[in-house]
Amino acid sequence: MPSALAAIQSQVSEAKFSKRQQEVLSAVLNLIVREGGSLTMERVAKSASCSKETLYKWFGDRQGLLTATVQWQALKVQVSPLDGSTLDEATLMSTLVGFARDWLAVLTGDVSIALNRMAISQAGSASSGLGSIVLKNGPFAMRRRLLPVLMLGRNAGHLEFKDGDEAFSCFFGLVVRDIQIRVLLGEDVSLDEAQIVREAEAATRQFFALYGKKIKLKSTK
Amino acid sequence: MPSALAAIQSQVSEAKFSKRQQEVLSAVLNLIVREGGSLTMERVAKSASCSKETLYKWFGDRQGLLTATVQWQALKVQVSPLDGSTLDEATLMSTLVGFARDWLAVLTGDVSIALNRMAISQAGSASSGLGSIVLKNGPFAMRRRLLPVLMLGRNAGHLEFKDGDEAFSCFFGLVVRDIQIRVLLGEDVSLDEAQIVREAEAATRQFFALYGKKIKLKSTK
DNA sequence: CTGGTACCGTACGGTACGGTTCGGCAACAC
DNA sequence: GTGTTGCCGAACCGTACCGTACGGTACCAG
Repeated sequence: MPSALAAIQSQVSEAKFSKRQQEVLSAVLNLIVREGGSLTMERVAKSASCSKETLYKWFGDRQGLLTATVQWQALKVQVSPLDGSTLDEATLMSTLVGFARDWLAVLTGDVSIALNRMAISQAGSASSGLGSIVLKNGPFAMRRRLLPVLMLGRNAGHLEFKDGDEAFSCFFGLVVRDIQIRVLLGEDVSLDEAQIVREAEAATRQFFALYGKKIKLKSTK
Repeated sequence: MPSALAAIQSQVSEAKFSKRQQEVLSAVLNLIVREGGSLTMERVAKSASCSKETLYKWFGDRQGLLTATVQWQALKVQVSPLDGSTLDEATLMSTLVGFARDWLAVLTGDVSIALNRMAISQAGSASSGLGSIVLKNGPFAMRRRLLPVLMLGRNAGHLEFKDGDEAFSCFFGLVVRDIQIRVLLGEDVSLDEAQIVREAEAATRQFFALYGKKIKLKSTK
């Protein structure tokens, strides 16, 4: 994670934002996490030690600053797609558990909560595109990463399903349950690492119970 | 629904808010649904044909007006708990399907979306209690209504689970999946009545596959 | 008729914030 | 030296909005 991810990050995002600009965006992100939606340009300028004029010159707009921040954060989170062309049942399961674990950790993290809150509060009025960005890097990204895995699992004969989207959707539900809506609404759902792992394993087990190849039932039927 | 619900509604909420006040709250709710979070006292006054002074006299505060609106809406949604002391498997299933159907219909409804957005956007800063109200009338209310049903189902021998909360949580996930977060983020998830019914039935079927009494597996093992 | 109460409509004060402008300063070009 | 550029800090402007206050009206009590 340390070098590879950092390499991707710098290579991709440096093309889009200069070093100094990234410092500003980082300050914005910290402010969003700490103070929630009440984010003023003046406080951003103060916190990043830059002038408001520069903010407007670089990002054009308050909205532009926010979307830039969200996009920049999205870049940092991007992960390389897995490669395996064949996978046995054990690695399939552990892959799914890994997905679930990462996802739960992200969901309950400060940054995700703050950004989702901001995007949701803007999704109502002024179709800001900010919601769609979070959407694209939230559920949609998970689906884009997970679907190939599920397909490989089906091709390898470990999974059975007609519709991949439906299978993904089910896995999502089993993992996330009501956790995300509760943290977004302000409940203090404190999950330590051990609990997250347990939840992830339970969800994966249930998913296999639903979509794993059912050898036993065929014999009884 | 028409007479019984209206009776409960008037009897409960009339004790808390006068007729005129409820008109005002209804106007507030309409504004929230239509215009999202950008809700000013002046527009409320204009829309409800009342003076701002009256608003402040009645509700004290902008925050007070919002919480009163949310509470009032919560009262309208309250449903009588089911009574059945014994239930066969068919009615258990249809009860669960009914729950799922209602829940999906509510989740994708304008009012729920608007109120959840508002509560979430306030949950970050200024612990307004508004989030906890929505929480109490959202996931928690569903759990409070559903847990007894699950317990009855277990007592009757149709379901098997250790932890009721965990079973509920799983049912929630199977029903809601990623739908709620997507609509909150602004995606247009249009579900007609038929689709909702299909989703509800599929989720219930999956729930029974996970927590229904497994007679077959015991024989094979 | 007089006083009181409850309410509407509107105008006002205060403040917060988005966005613009200006002075100053450092670095670099020539 | 004299521009020119890029940025910071701060002052400034217009506007939106919360909360309050005041005048006016309808209704009821005595």
